[in-house]
Amino acid sequence: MPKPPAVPKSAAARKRPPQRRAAPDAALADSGKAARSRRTQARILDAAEELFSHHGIYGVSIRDIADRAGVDTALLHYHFANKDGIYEAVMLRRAGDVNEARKRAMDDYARKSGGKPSIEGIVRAYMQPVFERLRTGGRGFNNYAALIALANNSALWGGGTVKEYFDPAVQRLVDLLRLALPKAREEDLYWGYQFLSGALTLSYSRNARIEGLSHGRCRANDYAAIEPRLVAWCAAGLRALGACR
Amino acid sequence: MPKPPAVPKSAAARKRPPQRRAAPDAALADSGKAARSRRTQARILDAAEELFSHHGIYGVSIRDIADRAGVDTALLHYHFANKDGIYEAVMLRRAGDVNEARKRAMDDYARKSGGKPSIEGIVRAYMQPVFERLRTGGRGFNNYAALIALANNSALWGGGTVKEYFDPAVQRLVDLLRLALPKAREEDLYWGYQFLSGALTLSYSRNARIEGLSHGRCRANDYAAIEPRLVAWCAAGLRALGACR
DNA sequence: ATTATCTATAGATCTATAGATAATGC
DNA sequence: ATTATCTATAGATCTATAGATAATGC
Repeated sequence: MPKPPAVPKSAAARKRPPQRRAAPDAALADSGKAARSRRTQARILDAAEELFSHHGIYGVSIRDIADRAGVDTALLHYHFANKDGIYEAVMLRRAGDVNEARKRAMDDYARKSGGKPSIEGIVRAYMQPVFERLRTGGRGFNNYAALIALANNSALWGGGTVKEYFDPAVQRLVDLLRLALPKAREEDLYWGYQFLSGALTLSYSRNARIEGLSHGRCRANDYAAIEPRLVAWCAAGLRALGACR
Repeated sequence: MPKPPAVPKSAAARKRPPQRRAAPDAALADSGKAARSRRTQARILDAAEELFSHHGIYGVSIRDIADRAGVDTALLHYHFANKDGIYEAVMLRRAGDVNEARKRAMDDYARKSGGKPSIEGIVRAYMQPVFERLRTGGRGFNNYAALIALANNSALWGGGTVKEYFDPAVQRLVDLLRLALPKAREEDLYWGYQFLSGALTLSYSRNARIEGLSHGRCRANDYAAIEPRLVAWCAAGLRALGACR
């Protein structure tokens, strides 16, 4: 976080204690050189994910990440070439899992509902994998989600390969909605997705404004409260959009 | 944008031509030292607004802003002390105007509708001043809106004094919604605002993802298409939230 | 022999300030 | 006399790489 360098780091403070090659942890079943490398990379990505999600990609320096991961900056260049490489690796690490789960959930629901899926059912299936991971995926997934929210409201989104993971799940969502809302205009289905997406991402962003506004009645991370309300909200909105032609 | 220093700026390239004190523009009615100072500050804020909205506060250096404004970095420190000072000045410059307009629009609508405001009417009144400025306020306001969208999905929001401008308009909105939805739970009014806010800010963010997803059917800045749809969407959602107790 | 990691450092860039200078205001 | 602006520069920080070293793999 090169930002408000709280205390301008003096050359002395900057100096990390010389790092001794940590002895390979014998207790770890998954030992060996390759495994150790993978664990190091994961530590680097965990650190980057956390820092990026709080400060954005330009609010974090390679050294910040290295310090938090407990390694030298040179190692980050070795594994990921440069900062963009780290950012992309962070974005991609969880992209496949969550979007495969979305497609699976929508496919399952489509099958289960026969030819008559409900809007609520479709929206719920699309969102459920994310909310599930927000509740049970620990700090890592919550950091990732906040980072996605940040990217979603910026010009950064289209940049990388992320959309190749996210877009197919969205298209599957729109395809199902088209079935359930046969009278809706094609463009309204996409506007509907856009509004849904905005409300969803704000819900797992780092913005906790609602807590102050509501005088503590709502907690920003109360996903048990958010999920059913957001499903109801989006379903009603989609129905209104689909009807007003 | 200190990021991908496209071409690493050499010391030579960095050197700006020595800046001669531009002769005061005699054609300008608004001359005089103070006026000139105000115009310079406005140029600096315009540059900062544009750059911040594209790259975020940490993706822009003071020198980037100075270069775009055509002044030296020392002048930015003279007028705004430091980068945070510039950022806050940018955020506050248009905050009063748009939120006063919101409150006025809601007050006018409340009066006009007697004791029976409709959800659509309330939501429209809240959003209208923003959409109006997006359409007619030129590049400056569009940059500002994109910056607000960026801040809204990050941890930066609460930081400054911005919320003192934005929060009262939100509370007025919630107060009117409470009248129109007497059966709604108090917390649902705030969740409703959160979802509305997410959909609204994404709509004026720099994310143009919808254009690709919809194969060109929707244009990200087509506010004439967005405004009525978003009003219908949010009204339906609020009604659903307010009813499901 | 190869791979993962650390040491040391070059070169660029950033923020911030001290001090000079030119215009305006009184 | 004051204010707005420019010149020059200090000091910190950033990214990236060359080269050394220690562990693993064959």
